[in-house]
Amino acid sequence: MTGPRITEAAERLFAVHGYAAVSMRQIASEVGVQAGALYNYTPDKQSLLYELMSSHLQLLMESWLAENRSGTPTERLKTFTEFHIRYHIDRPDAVFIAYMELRNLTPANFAKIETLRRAYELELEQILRDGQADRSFVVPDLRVTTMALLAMLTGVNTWYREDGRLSRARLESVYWTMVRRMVHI
Amino acid sequence: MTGPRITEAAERLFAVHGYAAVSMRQIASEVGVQAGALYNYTPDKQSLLYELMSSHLQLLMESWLAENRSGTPTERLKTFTEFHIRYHIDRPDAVFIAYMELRNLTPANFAKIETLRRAYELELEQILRDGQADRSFVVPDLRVTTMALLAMLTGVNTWYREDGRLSRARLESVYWTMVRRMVHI
DNA sequence: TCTTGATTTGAACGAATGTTCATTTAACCA
DNA sequence: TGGTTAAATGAACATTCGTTCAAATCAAGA
Repeated sequence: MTGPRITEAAERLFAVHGYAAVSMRQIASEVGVQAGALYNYTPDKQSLLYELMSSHLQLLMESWLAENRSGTPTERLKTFTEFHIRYHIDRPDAVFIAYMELRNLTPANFAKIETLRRAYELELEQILRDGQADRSFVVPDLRVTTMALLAMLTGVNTWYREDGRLSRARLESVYWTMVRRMVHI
Repeated sequence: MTGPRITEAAERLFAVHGYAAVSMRQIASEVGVQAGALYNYTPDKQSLLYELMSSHLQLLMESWLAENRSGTPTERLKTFTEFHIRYHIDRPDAVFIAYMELRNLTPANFAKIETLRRAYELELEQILRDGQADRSFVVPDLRVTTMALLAMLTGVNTWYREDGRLSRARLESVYWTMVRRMVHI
């Protein structure tokens, strides 16, 4: 019962203050427990970070694979764009941590996380590649375009606020317009 | 003589390990001095971070204002794109810190940094606004496009390596192609 | 060589860190 | 109710942290 609450507290605190700046005592206090009790649920602080990032990336990939990924490259790119935006504004803390705390992973954990991240990246890259092959897309450089698209889409998290000016549907539409233009002449 | 070397060591270490994970003793050791000696050059660790971010953003803005900022909106956007890419791949550590360590600033310092960052953002937004006004550009949402462009351009730092496949000139060209398409129908 | 002024050292400070563990408390079934 | 197991406490541990400061060292001009 307390396990998930620890994860949630760690996620929130890591997102706000950063992994290195958050103490086990702060996490415990957020859960309403003493620091020692946390160690019934996690072997150490590092595992808390790794589990957050790992489960985030796994859920991201599972959710993507559950989308309708059929159709023309253009349709698939639209699906990816809308999925990515939607997923990211729904889980801002997990996304933020996955971007900001890579350097606080142990080398072994970093390697595992990188593998997951790279697999997701390749999903987009493959769509672009297929679109290049059938001439739906014309991009100046496949790899750079992949990275540029991901940076652009993920960047939504740095400024989007749920109670802001734009609805989620409008946001997806705005981003799709920009993505679509980027890959066509 | 030691002042700049402290700044350089702090910049490198903060970029690699993060502000919170770097100790004054590590910085001192990098400079070849004991921790106490640092305090002849900085009042505290926080000032070290603030000065790094502040001088980076001020140099960024000064450098931009020194560019040729005349011409049509399209020409100005091209100048901005190439300048931004060039500046960012030349100073990866300063850029990285300015993005990652915002939350480790005191509230007062954060406010000052935000003002600088916002001023730079507005330079791009103004170019887009002018292009919208004279119908050079058609964008679905001015503010979102500004943020999306900045995220896309700044993202270059997460993957670009000086000894990589692409030259700086080629990189500027690839990014300009993508930016140009994004703001035209 | 002596003096003055600026730097650096190295020890010390109080506080905070992640983690452990014997002991206490709580939960639950017989 | 009594007995068993699981969970939480709270103190303790060895380190490390940012920062201070008297004392030692250094640089340079008289």
